[in-house]
Amino acid sequence: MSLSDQKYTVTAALPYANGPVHIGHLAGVYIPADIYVRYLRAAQKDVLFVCGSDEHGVPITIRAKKEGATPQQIVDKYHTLISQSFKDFGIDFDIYSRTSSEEHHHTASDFFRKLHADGKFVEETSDQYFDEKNNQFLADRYIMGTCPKCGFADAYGDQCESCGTTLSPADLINPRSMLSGEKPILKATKHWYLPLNDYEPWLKEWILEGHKEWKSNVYGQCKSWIEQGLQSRAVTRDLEWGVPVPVPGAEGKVLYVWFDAPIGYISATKSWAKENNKEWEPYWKKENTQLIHFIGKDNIVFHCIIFPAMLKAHGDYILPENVPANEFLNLEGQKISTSRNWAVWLHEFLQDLPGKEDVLRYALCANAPETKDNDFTWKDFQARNNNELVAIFGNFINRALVLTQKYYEGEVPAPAAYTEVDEQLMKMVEDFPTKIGNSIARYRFREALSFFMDLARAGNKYLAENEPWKLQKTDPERVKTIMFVSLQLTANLAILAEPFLPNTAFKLRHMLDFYENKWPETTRFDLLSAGKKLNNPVLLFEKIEDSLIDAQVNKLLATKKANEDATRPVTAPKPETDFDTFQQLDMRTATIIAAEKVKKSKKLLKLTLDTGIDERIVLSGIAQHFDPEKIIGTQVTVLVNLAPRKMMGMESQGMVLMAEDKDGSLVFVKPDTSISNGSIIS
RNA sequence: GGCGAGGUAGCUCAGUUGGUUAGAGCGCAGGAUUCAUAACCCUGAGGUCACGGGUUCAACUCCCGUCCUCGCUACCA
Repeated sequence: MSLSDQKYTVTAALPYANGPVHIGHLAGVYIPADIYVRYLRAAQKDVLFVCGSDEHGVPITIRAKKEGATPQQIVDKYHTLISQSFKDFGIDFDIYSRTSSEEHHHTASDFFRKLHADGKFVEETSDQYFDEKNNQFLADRYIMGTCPKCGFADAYGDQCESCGTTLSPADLINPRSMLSGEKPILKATKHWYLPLNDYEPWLKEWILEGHKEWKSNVYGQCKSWIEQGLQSRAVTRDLEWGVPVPVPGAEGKVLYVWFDAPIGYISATKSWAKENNKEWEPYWKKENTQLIHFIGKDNIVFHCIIFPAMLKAHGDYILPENVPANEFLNLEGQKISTSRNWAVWLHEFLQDLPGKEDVLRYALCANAPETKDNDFTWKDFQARNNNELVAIFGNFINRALVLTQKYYEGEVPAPAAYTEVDEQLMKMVEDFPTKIGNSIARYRFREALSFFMDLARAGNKYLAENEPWKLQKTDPERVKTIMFVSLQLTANLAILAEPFLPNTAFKLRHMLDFYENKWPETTRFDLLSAGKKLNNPVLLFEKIEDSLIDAQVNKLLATKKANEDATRPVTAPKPETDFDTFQQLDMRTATIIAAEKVKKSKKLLKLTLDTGIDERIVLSGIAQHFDPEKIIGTQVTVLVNLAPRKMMGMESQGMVLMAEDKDGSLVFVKPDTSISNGSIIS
């Protein structure tokens, strides 16, 4: 095997170790990356495929707390699950590592130290919420309070889970620490920042000028970020769980997860090198090595802007050659959601549909969200299997092999001279390996897969047109040539199937007793020599019956129902209050006399209310639920003595009471019959 | 709201720098066939390329505006 000097380092986004992997991850990242890597290997390239679990960050610590476990126990659990399911599914990483490993801690620390020593960071002190009782700074996720938008009492410091608004801790009303329940205080803390703005000119040149070939979604996103102006990003956090900041005066601080995670690609490479007695540096530091990051669209900024800036700041590393980010995959028309359990989990798929790994690979690749969000349905999965894998590919292989069994007891026949139709076929399929390879190299996996299927189609057509089953009675010599040609085609398919359908390729190779795996430049018709004995054919794919699909659909429907019924954990009752406190609230009936959308706001309506006492303006975040014109005249309940608050440059003088249903829809809390405005509610 | 990506046949999607009757797969209709997992093969129907303007001899492709979907982002009670 001759390897060229050119190396490829291929990374797949590190799955976050607080949940299992689902089909969205597979379609967006792991299947394309795996196909790419398998192709490169077949093309005799020196390629290293690395991945691992991303195990730091606040969500894991929260989950640990919730489950009464240590963060390490949480990540151990998911690391094991994810790693095993990737293995069973056939994603062929050279190494699947993890960021809680010692190797990673060393690597990330060294990386930070180097940047620190070279003066690449800016140190800044700012005020952050601090829990005095527990004597520690609070990550955004550790602070809860009332959402300033929807009034939800248990909103997190970074996001309100009720209305989905992104928040910062300072936005919360009545913030409280999730650790102690106490009100946190603002306290100064020092952090290290990577001044991304310093890298702007370089990024402009490197991406906007140098990488116009990147996918339009990726390029566009980068352009947007760069042109809007980049800001310093903190690379450290006040947290216990993570890689400790390796400089004096940083006790109780760890590297922020986005700083440490991408370094995981490097540490994984190092671990691999140690285990295999290889050198890691050529894969990261050699000028002509191609670094490729496979990711989902949510990760674009980290892999195209921040990580490259880190690598550039460090100075020793090569930069990504391409970052083929995919869009998102929906499931049966709805967004995949881990928290709502709306997903097809890989480990469950492997259990429920054993032996169907390649079918899933096929269905997800054929419908991969390469240019826009796509939808996965079980019906499509079934159709892809039955109409394409079974009917086109499997069928052609089966026809060729069964006829060979029937006529020649499984021996490859010796061909006579090729006729014009044979030559035509050979000519037509000649460049398929190159065509497929080029598509893969350009990250056009759907296209590549469809070319592959075209080759099987050509085989079916060839058989249909030459009708060997008829000729066998009249011209058996000619049939030998036809079958010889058909069998060569199956051998070509065996090689070309490997990146897409590795398990199937393996089965097919065994049937053909043919183990050549080098990616050819042209289709070859001398792969199986005359007289070679083939093994007994077995079916490559089986039809999928409705019952199997129905079971999966029902599983999802059950999830949906469970979501509708129970979901939204009934918010825990608030602490007891006293009558006097309640009496302080002045709630009145009022009538909406005017309503209009607030300009530049998606959610706000500006309501003019007749409260009986006065006429006043109240801003309410209900624009997505109500048509302003239709609510004029509606009588509502309003809290009139709430301190005014300014939003979007306007003052809101009160709050309209709303009740929110399980599905997130809002209704007015209103008197059930008309009553005079200003009536006191008590 | 700002920015990015997308809106093409019933469904899922291609359409590379503007150039002849806009493509594929599936689905559907018809035909042919029986080696093959009722699979394959052939033929056909089906699209005002989101909508409205504009540039051009020529626009799915370029420009402007509007609407819808998704993502990132945002002082939104």
